[in-house]
Amino acid sequence: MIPIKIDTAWRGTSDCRSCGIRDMVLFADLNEQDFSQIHAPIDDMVFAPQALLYREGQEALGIFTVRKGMVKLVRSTADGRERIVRVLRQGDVCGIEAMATARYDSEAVALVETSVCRIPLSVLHHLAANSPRLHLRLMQKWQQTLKDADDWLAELNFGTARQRVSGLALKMRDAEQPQETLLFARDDMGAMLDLKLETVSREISALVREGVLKPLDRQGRRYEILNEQRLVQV
Amino acid sequence: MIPIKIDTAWRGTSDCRSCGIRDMVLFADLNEQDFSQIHAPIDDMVFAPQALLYREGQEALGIFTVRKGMVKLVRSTADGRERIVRVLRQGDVCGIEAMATARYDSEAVALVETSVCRIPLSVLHHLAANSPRLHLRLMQKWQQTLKDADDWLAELNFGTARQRVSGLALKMRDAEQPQETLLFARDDMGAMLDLKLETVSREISALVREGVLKPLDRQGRRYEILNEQRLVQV
DNA sequence: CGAGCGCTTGACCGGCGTCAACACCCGTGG
DNA sequence: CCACGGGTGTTGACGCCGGTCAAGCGCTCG
Repeated sequence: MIPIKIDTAWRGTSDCRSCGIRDMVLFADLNEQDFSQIHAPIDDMVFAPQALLYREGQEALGIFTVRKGMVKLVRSTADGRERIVRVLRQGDVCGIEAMATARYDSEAVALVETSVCRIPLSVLHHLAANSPRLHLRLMQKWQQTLKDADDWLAELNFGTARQRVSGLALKMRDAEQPQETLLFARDDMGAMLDLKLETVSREISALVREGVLKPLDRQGRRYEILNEQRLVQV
Repeated sequence: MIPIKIDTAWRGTSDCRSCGIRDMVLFADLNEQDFSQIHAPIDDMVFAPQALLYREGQEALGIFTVRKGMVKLVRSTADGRERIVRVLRQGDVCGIEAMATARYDSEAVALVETSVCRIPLSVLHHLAANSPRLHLRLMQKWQQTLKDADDWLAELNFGTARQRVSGLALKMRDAEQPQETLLFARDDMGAMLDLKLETVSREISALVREGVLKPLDRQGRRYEILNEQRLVQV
C-alpha cells in the first residue's frame, strides 16, 4: 500500500458565468434568473494523479464536471477483478447517476492531474425542476453518458488486441491536436480493453515499429499518430 | 434475404392505469391529474421474433417499455461488425436516448415474441416538465439503463469464455422461477459476449456435462440451473 | 549512484478461433 | 405419412493469438 499524500485540493468556489468550458457543460444555457436560484457553492477542485474522487456505493455530495484532465471509472466484479468501464475527459459529467440514487455506481480515480467542479445535488434538483434550460441539458448529458458507455463496449471491447489498442489510441486523441494521443499505464489500458499489460505493450511496440505511432515521451504516454488510416481500418 | 412476414401488430391503445406491470414502469407514480394531461395515445404493440423495433439513427416516434419478452440492442462498429450491447427484459425502457435527441442510438430487435407499449415523445416531454413524479421516475430509468450498460461491460465482457457464458446464464434467469434461465441463438450469444458461436456451444455443453445446467427443450434455449454456486464462483 | 517501479521483450503454453463434418429439428411438398 | 432440405446446434482437429512466467532495461527519485 502506498501512503496517501496530499492528493486533492479545494481551489475555491466557481463563478460558472465565466467558466472557460461553459459551452460544453451542464450550465451552458443558464440565464441570470437561473443563476440567482443557486444557493449553494459550486466547488472548484484539483485531483492529483491516482487520487480518488469517490468510491463505488459512496453517498454522493454532488456531481462532477471534468474541466481538465482524465478520470477512470472502475467497477469491481463479483469475483474481485477490477474493470475500467470508461474514461472521462474535458466536458464529461462524472457521477450523474447520483441524480437518481444519491450514490455513485462506480469508483472514480484521476488518471492525471485533473481539475473538476462539483455541483451539489440540491442545486441540480432545484434547477432541474425550475429551469427548462437545465432540464434539457441534463437530458443531453444522460444521453451522452449512455452513448459513451455503449461506445466503449461496442468499439473497444470487441475484436483482436490490435483492433482494441488502435481503437483506444483513436479515442484518446487530443481535441486540439488530433494527430496526438494520450495513453495510460499499461495495466490500466489492459483493464480497459480486457487484455494483459504485456499484450498491450507488444501491440503498441508493433504499431511504433510499423510507423503508425511515434512516441513523444519516454514514459510511453504521449504518441503522435503518423498513419491514421491504419488505425481506423485495421 | 428472408422476405419479411407480418412481424408486428398494433394491439390498440393502452389504459396505463390498469397496466399489469405498472409498478415497474415510467408511469408508476402518476396520479389522475397527471393522466389527464396525456393527449396522445399510448400504443400497445406486439413484435414477432426477429422483428425490428427501430434502426440505428432512425427518427424516434416514442419510447418503448418492454411488457413481455426480450429485445436486443445492436450496434454496428466502424468496420461493419455487429455487436449486441445489451438485452432488455420486462420493465426495461427501450430507446430512452430519444428523449434528448429524438433519434435512436442503436438498433432494437425482438429476440422472442415481445409485447411493448410506446409512449410518444410529446407526452413524455410534457409530463417530464409538469409532473415531478414522472420526472423522478425518468431519472431512475436513466440511471438504471446506464447501470445496466456498465454491468454488461464489466460482468459479461471480462474474463474467460466459461466466465462469460456463466455470467449470461445467471443474468438471464427468469424472475419468477430463478432456477430457470432463457438463452438465445448461439451466434447472438457470441455477439453479446465477444465469443464465436462454436465456443459458446462448447461451454454450454461442458456446463451440461458437468451437471451445472440441464436442457429443458431441444433447441438449446431454456435450461434449468442445477448448481448456482458453480456459475457464480467460476 | 543505487533502489524501485514500470515498460519491454522473449519463450512457452493454453484457450479460443477456424474450418469442416455431422446431428437434429422443423417446415415443406410429394 | 414420409422424403427432402435448410437452418441451427454440436463436436472434432488443428493452428494462432494472447496469457503466463521470467528476465532485462530505462526512467525517476531519493
